[in-house]
Amino acid sequence: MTKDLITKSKVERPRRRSRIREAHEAKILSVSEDIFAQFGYNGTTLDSIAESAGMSKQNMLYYFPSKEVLYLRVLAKILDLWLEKLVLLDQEGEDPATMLENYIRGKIELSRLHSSGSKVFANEIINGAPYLKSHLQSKLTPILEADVGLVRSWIADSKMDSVDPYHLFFVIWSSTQTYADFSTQIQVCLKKDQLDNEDFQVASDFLAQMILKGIGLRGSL
Amino acid sequence: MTKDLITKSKVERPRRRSRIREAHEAKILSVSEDIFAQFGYNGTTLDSIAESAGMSKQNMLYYFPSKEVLYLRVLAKILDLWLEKLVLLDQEGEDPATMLENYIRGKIELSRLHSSGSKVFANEIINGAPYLKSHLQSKLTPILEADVGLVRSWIADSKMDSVDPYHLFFVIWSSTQTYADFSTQIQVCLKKDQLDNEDFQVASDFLAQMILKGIGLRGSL
DNA sequence: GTCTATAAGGGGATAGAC
DNA sequence: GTCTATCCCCTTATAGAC
Repeated sequence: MTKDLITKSKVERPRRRSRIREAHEAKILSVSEDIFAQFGYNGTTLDSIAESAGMSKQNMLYYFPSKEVLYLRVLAKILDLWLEKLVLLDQEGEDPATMLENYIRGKIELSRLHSSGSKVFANEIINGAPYLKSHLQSKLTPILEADVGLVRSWIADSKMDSVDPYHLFFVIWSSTQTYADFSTQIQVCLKKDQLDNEDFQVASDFLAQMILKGIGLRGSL
Repeated sequence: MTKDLITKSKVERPRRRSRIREAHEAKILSVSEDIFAQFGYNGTTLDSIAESAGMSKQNMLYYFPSKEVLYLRVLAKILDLWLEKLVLLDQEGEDPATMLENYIRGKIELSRLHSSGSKVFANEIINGAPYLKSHLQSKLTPILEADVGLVRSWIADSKMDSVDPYHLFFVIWSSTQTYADFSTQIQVCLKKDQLDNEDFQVASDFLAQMILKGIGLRGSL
């Protein structure tokens, strides 16, 4: 307590985190995401991250005390971004078809804009989610339960086919994330070096149409 | 040449690979698959594989000269199993709906029975397929092209909706493989310790129904 | 905050006896 | 084919000067 007061009176500024610290931490987090995505946790070396961030490894360890701490920060950042998009409920007054279509298109957009983050997340889950499992249980499950309840109410109101809501979400998650996680395979199949905006457009049009029609929310176009 | 003759005359048996070699190689390959699946290439130690296989690391290196060679053998084994199931064409005389349904159910079955293999494969692709890319280009693409051509012919004959065949296969692959690759996440969502046969049954029923209906191959049940 | 130096340990791979 | 012993590099992390 006394310590806080002293610190404050001594420096005269509201921020206790220096500008350079903010910038360096942000830079490190950003390049870490790309490198963890490409090489996985164990395949990533602190040296490679430091080099991409333009500083020495020792200097980087001044900002993040260990590789594990850095990885956890990267994971947390991604998870928050993800969970934000998973909430189906916060679209007041829309009909089921529109809400689900927005959900699907939003997830594809996440794959397009945050493909590295998606890959880090995917690596973590495939390997049994050693760092993430408890967070998934505490944060993902409640959101999913709410969304599942909403779908159940639509089914009860005969607005759509009677399908298993959980598996509906699983197919939406997997089919949208594949455009990030498995982009290498998709590029090989489409014989392209990179997926462009049009590829993502075609993917989201197709997925929205097929899924909505598949659960009785839409006829043929 | 001379050497071959000598060897043959000396040992009097048709196999040049001893029984014990066969058994040990098979054991090593089998446990490697599980361990690579859980820890990824870099996270896997030769010690852990050797221990699971019941031999010393040095002994294991007698059968597989390096970690990389072992990994490539594991990958090759999985890829062959995969490609076998990807052929849509070899079902003479079936209608499109039945063929696609068999394809979907076959892929789910692969996820159920070879979940470790699927995870190794997924890890490899997410990380940019450094070892697998050329094989994908040479072996996967031709099979996919044939399947795509078949779907196009169905569309031309107005047997199904006019959808992009590539993206149709992408959604089938991703939504079926997710039950292997992302099993941890699915277990968390379903609040189960393991996915059982019934979960896979529900999943394949749901996916077959939703996808077929979604592309105009089936009405509501 | 950044640098040089270095500790400490892990893990892939080889040599050679048996 | 299997074992003991060992090499050697890579990588994380710390110590301490500036």
